[in-house]
Amino acid sequence: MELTPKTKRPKGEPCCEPVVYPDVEREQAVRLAMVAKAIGDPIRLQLLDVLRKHAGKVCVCELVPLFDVSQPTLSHHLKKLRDAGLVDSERQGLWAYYYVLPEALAELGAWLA
Amino acid sequence: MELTPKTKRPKGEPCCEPVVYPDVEREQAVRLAMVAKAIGDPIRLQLLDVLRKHAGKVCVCELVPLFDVSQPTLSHHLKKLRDAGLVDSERQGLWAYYYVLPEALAELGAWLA
DNA sequence: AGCCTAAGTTGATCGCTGTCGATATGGAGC
DNA sequence: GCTCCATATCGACAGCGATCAACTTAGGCT
Repeated sequence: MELTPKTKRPKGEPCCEPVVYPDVEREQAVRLAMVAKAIGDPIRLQLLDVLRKHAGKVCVCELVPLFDVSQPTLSHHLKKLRDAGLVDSERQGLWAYYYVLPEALAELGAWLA
Repeated sequence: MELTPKTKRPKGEPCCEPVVYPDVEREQAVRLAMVAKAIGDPIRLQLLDVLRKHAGKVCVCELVPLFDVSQPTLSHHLKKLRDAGLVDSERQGLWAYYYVLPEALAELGAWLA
């Protein structure tokens, strides 16, 4: 995957002044992109929106009727959000309650600002 | 794609109070998710980071050596960013200069905050 | 003209993702 | 025990996405 070293620019007239090398961001970029990818679906974004606005734990049985997808599909989206560290869940008897973990969202928000 | 109406909840003991229906957000969620998906790749996120920090137009020939991908791949990423409305480009002779359009980023940032 | 060089496009590959139906898990209640 | 019900998981499918090599486009230069 090495880049071909075409950086010779022989004649003169460089196209622009050199850009700072963003190596400090490599690790952080992977984490931030993971979070952004998790938000990069309309259903998951709305799920986060509902969970955030409710500001408490929300039962899955209340989330499923809000979207035009099957229950397994919604469960899949919730798992994606949990794998990205954006939400967590808690079981109480038959029902499962989801809630937002604001940390990862805050980190992405900080980068955006 | 209709959801099976399993919302009968026959016995009693509702799992939680009903959640507000987020229909106002449907259209906006699609747009925001599109933006988030565009940021949801480490290379594109770093591209945006470099372009933002430079605060001016940056030549592609300066961007290519920063990443361990081929030039066509970087061109593909830049196209994705442009299609999402996050950047725009401008040709000057042989070179192409990219710059950030801060609007879409700001909208996502506003939603996060 | 002819060559070089920067950037974009094409075509192919391969892995990931969203979706569903079907099935499994596991608690509640009879 | 057995039966319902809520959620998760599995298997399969279609579509998208990241990547490369190869090629094309188009501007500068001699």
